[in-house]
Amino acid sequence: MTDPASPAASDTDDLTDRLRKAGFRITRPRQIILSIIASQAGHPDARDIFQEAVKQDARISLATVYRTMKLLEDEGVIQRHAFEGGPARFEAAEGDHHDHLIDIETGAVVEFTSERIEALQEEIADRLGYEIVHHRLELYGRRKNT
Amino acid sequence: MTDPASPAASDTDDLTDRLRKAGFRITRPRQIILSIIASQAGHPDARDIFQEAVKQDARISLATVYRTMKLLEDEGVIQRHAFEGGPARFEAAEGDHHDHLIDIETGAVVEFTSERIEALQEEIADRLGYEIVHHRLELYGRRKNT
DNA sequence: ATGATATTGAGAACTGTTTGCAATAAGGTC
DNA sequence: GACCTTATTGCAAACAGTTCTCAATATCAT
Repeated sequence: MTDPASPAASDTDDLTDRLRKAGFRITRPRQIILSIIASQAGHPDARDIFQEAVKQDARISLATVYRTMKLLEDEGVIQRHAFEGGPARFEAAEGDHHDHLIDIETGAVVEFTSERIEALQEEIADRLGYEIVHHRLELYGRRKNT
Repeated sequence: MTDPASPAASDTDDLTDRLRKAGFRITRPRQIILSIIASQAGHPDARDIFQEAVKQDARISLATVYRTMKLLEDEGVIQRHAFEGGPARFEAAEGDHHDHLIDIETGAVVEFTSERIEALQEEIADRLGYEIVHHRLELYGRRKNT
């Protein structure tokens, strides 16, 4: 079973293996949803994913999308973001942590990282007697007319 | 009108004047809600405020609480926070900006400020070609057993 | 006191999400 | 491949938080 030398057919195949090993059944809805979040670049919400999924199998339900997102979140496959005034949006968890800048005009999301901010957060929490479990840094702004 | 020397009778009275001058009617529900957010220390949600209000006037409705919170937010009297997985929570806007650390066990909110983080945020947004309209920094953590 | 109209209360409507349940279908076993 | 156990699905109803509709009421200028 453990065959690290074999070239991964695709990320999606890796994922299905991982999920199967975790005891989950790889159902048709799940395959479809996995392929969607693998291809989809941005930060789609449940409805976006549902609409894509329906194209591939008309009988998939929104409830299944939500259930699958929950499962994938628990498994660390995706991350859920609750930006202001809107539905939760999802993003493939590709290792690296990052924060978000949301364009308040278009809803577009720009990702960024800052070691220094991270460090300062730790410092602050520490000073207050807390250890950070997770955090959320969102900048809401509009594009400058340069 | 501008009379900075006169001792303010109370914050609430100042506020009602301000709102009246802005063209709003100072109704009983509004008076009650104002007094609640003036006294209430923490970060109550709409239901908390509603429950307090009902004690003073049993016929106040939750809808009115929501409407009033919206009004007060628009007027800059309060700030609305949407912490993870829960209803919006409100806080009197007392000038100074601050961020929040939320105790994931108790829901308690600790406020903090960091000039340095603020500065870094500006720097990042600037580099990305954006100007920050507002932002949100929330640390979710648990108390350290010192 | 009176009138114009902003505001209210009550409940329906709405959005986003979760859940109960019977029907379906994975995937291990023979 | 057929069979069986049980995880998973689809559907609809339930749910939480919030907003809206609309007739009734109350505020404030006159």
